[in-house]
Amino acid sequence: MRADARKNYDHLLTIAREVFAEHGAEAAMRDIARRAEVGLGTLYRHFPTREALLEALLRSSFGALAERAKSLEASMPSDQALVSWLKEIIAFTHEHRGIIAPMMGAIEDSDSALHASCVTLRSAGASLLARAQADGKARADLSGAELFDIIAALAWLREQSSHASRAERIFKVIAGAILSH
Amino acid sequence: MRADARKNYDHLLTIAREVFAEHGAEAAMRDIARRAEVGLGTLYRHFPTREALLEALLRSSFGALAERAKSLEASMPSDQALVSWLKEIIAFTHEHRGIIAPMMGAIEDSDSALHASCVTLRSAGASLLARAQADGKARADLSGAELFDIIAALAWLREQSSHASRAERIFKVIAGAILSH
DNA sequence: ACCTGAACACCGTTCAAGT
DNA sequence: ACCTGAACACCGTTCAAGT
Repeated sequence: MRADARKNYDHLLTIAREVFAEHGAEAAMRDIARRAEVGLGTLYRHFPTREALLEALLRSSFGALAERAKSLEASMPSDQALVSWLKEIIAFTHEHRGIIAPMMGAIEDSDSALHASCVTLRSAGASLLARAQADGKARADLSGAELFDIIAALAWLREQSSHASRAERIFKVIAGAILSH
Repeated sequence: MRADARKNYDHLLTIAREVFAEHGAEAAMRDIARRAEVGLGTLYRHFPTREALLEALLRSSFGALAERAKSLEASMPSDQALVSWLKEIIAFTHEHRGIIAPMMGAIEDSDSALHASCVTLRSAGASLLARAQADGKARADLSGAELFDIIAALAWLREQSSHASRAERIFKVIAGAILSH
């Protein structure tokens, strides 16, 4: 990549992070280009879709969350590890308002730039779930795909401001439904 | 209301129903006016917000769902009544793609045209829940507001096409978390 | 009293013209 | 090779001008 292009690329990522933090993942692409003081075409040249931009921005975070699953798996009872990881995923999506909808769209669309990251996360969750199931601590009749659905539903709910005061309670109720009893 | 206004009002509702059915509740207001062959200002005069239009369209359905709760309550064991009603609510929101997000926004915004309908639904659910709780068939530590959150989460999930194949399973898992065991 | 549609301030996306 | 921003086809919402 040419030096000026590299500079634009990096600067766009920095500004996009700010704008997404302020307005959520549906923020106007135009606004990002404007605030980066770059032509709109430059933004689209580097990131042909909104999802490509989100992916470039969050790739390392998705990787870290997957690694985190392994580390929790190694340092905690399987049920605690699963629940802790679920908490961290929900906290992450909450910090990145608007990210769960494109993720849910990407999980079964291999053309999406977010596809690989979503599959990685689903696998990380499935692995934690499988270990808890092997220990008899999570209900046996749940798949990784179903766990991902539940995560997505909780993540979306967490984005709704009218739900804020009940977030912890609902998390406990739903997490309880995943564990065996 | 003047006769020509009445005619426009009714015609707009008919067309809006079609357009929302085709494109979901976020369909373009312009598109509705266009297809109704009415000026855009006429649409906004009758329905100053999208929510006012949705409310006029769905008011009777919301009322019917609330009535349905009472009728199920009278004709079934309390746990079955609760679960059946939940199923009907999810089916309804599924038929009206995009409706759950404005509903979730309206439930704590008394200025929203959808507010009253949402509160009515929440009350209907709370009543079913309370009866099941009194019978020891639903977990006692759940409020009507929490039930509404869970309904909203399930409804949103049901809108995601990647989730379609698992909808029944997830419903059972979550409904199971509401009942006692 | 009611209707119309231009006007305004936005979008996402593309692409000819420039450096 | 890369950048720019006008151009196109859209939005939601308002409001002056008409009937």
